[in-house]
Amino acid sequence: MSSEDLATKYNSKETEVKWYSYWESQGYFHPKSDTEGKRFRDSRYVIVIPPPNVTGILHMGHALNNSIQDILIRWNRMKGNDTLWVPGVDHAGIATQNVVERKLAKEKKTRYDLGREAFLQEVWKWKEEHGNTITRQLRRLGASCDWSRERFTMDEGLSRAVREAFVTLYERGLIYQGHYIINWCPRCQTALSDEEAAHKEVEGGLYHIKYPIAGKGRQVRQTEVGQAEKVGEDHVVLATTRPETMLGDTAVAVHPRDPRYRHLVGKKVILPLMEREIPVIEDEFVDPEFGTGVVKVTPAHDPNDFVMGQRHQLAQINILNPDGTINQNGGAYVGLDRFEARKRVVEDLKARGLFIRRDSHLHAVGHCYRCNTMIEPYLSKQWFVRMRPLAEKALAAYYQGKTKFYPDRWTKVYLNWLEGIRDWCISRQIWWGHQIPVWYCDPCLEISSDKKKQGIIAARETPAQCPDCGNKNLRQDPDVLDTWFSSWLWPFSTLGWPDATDDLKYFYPTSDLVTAPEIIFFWVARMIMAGLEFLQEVPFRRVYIHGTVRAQSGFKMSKSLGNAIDPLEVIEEMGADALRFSMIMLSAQDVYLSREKFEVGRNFTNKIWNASRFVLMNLKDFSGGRLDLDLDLSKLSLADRWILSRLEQVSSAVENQLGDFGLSQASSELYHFVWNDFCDWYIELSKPILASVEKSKKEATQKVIFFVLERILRLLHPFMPFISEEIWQKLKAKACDQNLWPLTLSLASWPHEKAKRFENPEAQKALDILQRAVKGIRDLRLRLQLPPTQKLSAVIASDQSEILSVLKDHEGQIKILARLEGFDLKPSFEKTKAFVANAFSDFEVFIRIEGLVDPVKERGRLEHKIAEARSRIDLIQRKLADPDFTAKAPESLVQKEREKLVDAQRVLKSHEAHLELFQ
RNA sequence: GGGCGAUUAGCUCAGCUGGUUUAGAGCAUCUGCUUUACGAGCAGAGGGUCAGAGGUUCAAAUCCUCUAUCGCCCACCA
Repeated sequence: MSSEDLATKYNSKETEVKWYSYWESQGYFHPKSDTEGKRFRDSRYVIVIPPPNVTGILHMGHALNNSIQDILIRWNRMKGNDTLWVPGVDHAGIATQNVVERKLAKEKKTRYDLGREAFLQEVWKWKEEHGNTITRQLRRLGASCDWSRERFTMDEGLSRAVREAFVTLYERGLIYQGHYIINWCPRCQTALSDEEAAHKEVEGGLYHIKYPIAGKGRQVRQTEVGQAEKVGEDHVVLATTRPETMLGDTAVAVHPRDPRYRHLVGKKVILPLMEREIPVIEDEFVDPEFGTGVVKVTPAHDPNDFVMGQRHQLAQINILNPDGTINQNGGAYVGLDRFEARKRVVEDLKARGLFIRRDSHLHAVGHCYRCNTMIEPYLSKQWFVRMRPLAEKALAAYYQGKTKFYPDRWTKVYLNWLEGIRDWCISRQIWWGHQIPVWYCDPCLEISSDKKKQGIIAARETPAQCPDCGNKNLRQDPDVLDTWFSSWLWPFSTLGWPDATDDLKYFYPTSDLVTAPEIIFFWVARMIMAGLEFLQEVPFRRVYIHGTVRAQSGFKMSKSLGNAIDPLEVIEEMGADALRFSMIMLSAQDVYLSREKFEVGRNFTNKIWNASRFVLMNLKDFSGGRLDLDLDLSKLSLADRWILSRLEQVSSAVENQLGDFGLSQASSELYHFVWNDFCDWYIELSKPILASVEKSKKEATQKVIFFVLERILRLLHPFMPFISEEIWQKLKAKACDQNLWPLTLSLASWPHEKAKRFENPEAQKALDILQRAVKGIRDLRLRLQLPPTQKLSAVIASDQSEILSVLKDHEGQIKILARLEGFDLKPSFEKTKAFVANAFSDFEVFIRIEGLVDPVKERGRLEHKIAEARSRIDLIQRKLADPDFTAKAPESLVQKEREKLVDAQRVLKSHEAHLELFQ
C-alpha cells in the first residue's frame, strides 16, 4: 500500500490525536483582536462556552452542547469570520467545596479542622490536580476553543471583575443586606437563591392540631352544625404541613371575612407545648378554603408568614440551628433534628389530646439543587441584589429586538421570569468562592445605631483602614458570593473587563449563546442583565436553546441514576466524529440516547472512509486535482453534471439550515447526499468511466470526483472535523494547485457560492429517468426471483424521444447497474407473454423471461399494481370533479392534477394490457 | 394551579411558513447478492385510517378548539 492510499479501516484514535494537537499547536483556533478596523465587525463570530464545573467530567449534555458550538464555530471560521470560542471553567462553589469536604471526610477531618486558609489551599490543590479533566475531554470531542484565552471564574482577572461588579452595584444602591427568609440548605449550611431551590412534589402530611383558646370561661359560639370540629368550645383547629415549626409560632391567622372565626380575631390562643399566648390576627392572605381556614403564623420559618409577620409586627422566633437541629428557642426539643422534632411534637400533641389527624398531602417542597436535601425557609442576614431595575433594562432590550431566542417559545419563559423577578440572594456561607468585598469597622458599627452604612465598606481594593475613623482592624465579611455572581459576567469578564482591552472592544458583544434550557434563569437571563448594566449592551444577539439529553427511559441522563452513557467510551469505540454526528442528527428536539443510536454516525464515518478510499484508488495516475473546476461544464458526462448540480443544491440547503440553528436538518441533508447520491449513484456511474481506456473521459471524471469529494469534506468538516481533515490531506496531495490550498481543512473556505454555476435541472431530470429505468428492472428481477446469474435482456419503450436518447447515451452504465446483457429502445412495443413489465408514466421497461415466470404470480403482481393505479386515479378524479377545487385552487395546481391523472391512466393502461396476456 | 413540549411504520425519529408526498429516513423484519470502496455493505420488499373528537379551508400530519396519555418547567396556598 502506498502512502497515498487510505488504510482499509479508519483509525479514529490515531487520527484524532494527530490532528487535534496539530490544530492547537499551530494556533488555528486563536484569532487576533483587530481593533484597527481592518476588518468589519460584522465579520466576527464569537461564542463564550457555558463554563463547565471544575468538578465536572464530560457527560452527554456537554457532548451535545459543545458539538453544536463547535459546528457553529468551525462553520464560521471557514466562512472567513474572525472566529473566537472562549473556553473556561466555573469554580462551582458549593459543588467543589462538597467534593473537597468529602475527600477530607475520608481522613476523618472537616473543613473546620483545617480552618479557612488551609481549606482553601486544599481546594486549590484539588483544582490543580483534577481541574483540567473537563477541558482535556473537550479537546477529545474536537472542540476548537481558543485555549490560549481559557479562563477560570476564580482567576485573578475574573475575581477583579467580580469585585468591580459588586461594588458598582453597591454604589448604585442595587445591593443591600438584610434579614429575610431565604432558602437554607441544612446540609451545605448555606443560603441558596430561589433558583437553586428545586421544587419537588413530595408526599407529606397535613397535620390537624388544636390550639386552646386563652382565657377559659369565655364561651365560643357554636356556629353551625358541621363546624363543630373546627370551632370547639375552647380551642381552634388549624392545619400545617410542618408541625415542628409551631415552636416558633407567634400568631394564628384567619381571613377577615370568614364568618366562622370573626369572633376570635383579637383574642389569644395558647401555643401548645410552648405554653405561650399568641394573638389571633386577620389577614387577607389566608385562604378560607384551605384546611380549616386557620393558619399558624411562623415568621421565622415561612416566607408568607414572614411577610404577614411584618404586616402585623409579630415577633420572629428562630427555632433552628444552621444544621437543621432545634435551637434553644425550641424548649424541650432543643438539639433534636428537625424531622425527629416533628415526630416528637406530634407525639406530645397526641398525649395532650391536641392532635386530631394527619391527612396525606402532596405538595411541592424545595430541595437543594446541589445535594438534594430538603430546604428550610430560614430567617437570616444575607446580601441581595435588587433585580427589578436590572430586569427592566433586560425587558426593554428584548422589546428593542436586541436578543432573540431560538426556538422562539423560550422567549415567553424568559419574559415571564423577568416580569416576576425577585431579589437575588447572593451571599453563601461557604468558603470556596469570591469573598464578599465588604469590610466592617466594628467600632463604627457600634456607634451608628441608625440605619446608615457607617462602618460598612464595600471596596474594589482591600482597604487598609476605615475611612471614617482610621481603624486598621477591619474585618471582611466571611461569606462568599453565589457562583452565578461570577458566571453572569462571563461574556465580558473573559474578554478582560473591567479593563478596556482590545479583546473586549473587538469581540464584545458576542454573537450566539448555545445552552440548555435548565439554566435560562440561572445564567442566560442574568448575563443579559449584567451586560446591559455594566456595558450598556446585550452580551449576545441570539440564544440557541437546544434539547435536553435523556436516557432512553426518558429520565434525565445522570451518573447518579446509573443510566449514563459515557461519551468518552463512545469516542474510544467509535470516534469523536461518530459521536458528534449521531447526536446532532438526533438533536431536532430532546435527545433520547441509547448505545445503538451512535451506530448511525459510526456507519457514516465508515461509509465516508470507504468512498474516499475508492476515490483515492482511482486517482493513482492522477495529479490534476484543483480547488476549482477547470472544465467546460457542457462537455461533462450526465452523471458529472448531475452530481455537481446536487452538490450545489445541498451546499445551499446546509448553509440555510445552519443559519437558523437547523443543525440536525443540515446533518441529515449531508448524510443523504453523501450516501445516496454520491456513493450509491455517482460512484457507481463513474466506475465504468474510471475503468475505461479513453483517457480524456476518464480524466474529466477524475477531476469531477476529486472536486466533489473535496467539497463534501469541506461541508462535513464542521460536523466531523477529524475524518474530514484526514482524508482531505490525502486529497490535497493529488492537487496540482497545492500552493493555493490552506494548510488545514479547518482554514479552508466554506463552499457556498451565490452564483449557481452548476445548477442543472436538465441533468437532474435525465438522471431521474436513468434511475427509474434501473430501479424498474431491478425490481422485476427480484420480484420474480430470477436467479442473479440469469442473463437478462430488456426492452424500454417510450414515445418520448428525449427519454430514449438519454437511455441510449447511458446504455453501458444501465447494463451494469441493472445487470443486463443488453437492451433495446423502442418508441412503442407490442407486449407478449414472453415479457414482464414495469410501467412509469413516461416509459415502460420489459424483461424477456421466456416462460421463466409463473403466470399466476405475475397475474397477482399486475392486479396489485392495477389496484394501486386505480385508487390513485380515483383520488385525482374526485378532486378534479369538485367544482370548488377547480374554481378556487390555483390554476397551476389544477393543471398539475390533470397531468397526474393522465400519467396514472397511462400506467394503468399498460398494466391492464399486460394482464390480459396472462389471462 | 399556570405554562410549554411530545403523541407519525415493530423501535427511534424527519416532515419548517397548509397543495410534487400515492406520508419519508435509520434500525429491526423478509428476499436476493464474493457487483473491480464499504457485510458497519449492496439491490429490493412488506409495514402507518399521522393519539382521539370536532372545526377552518376547494385542500389538513401540517392551522384552530376540546379530550386522552406521557414528559418538562414555573408557582408562597399553610
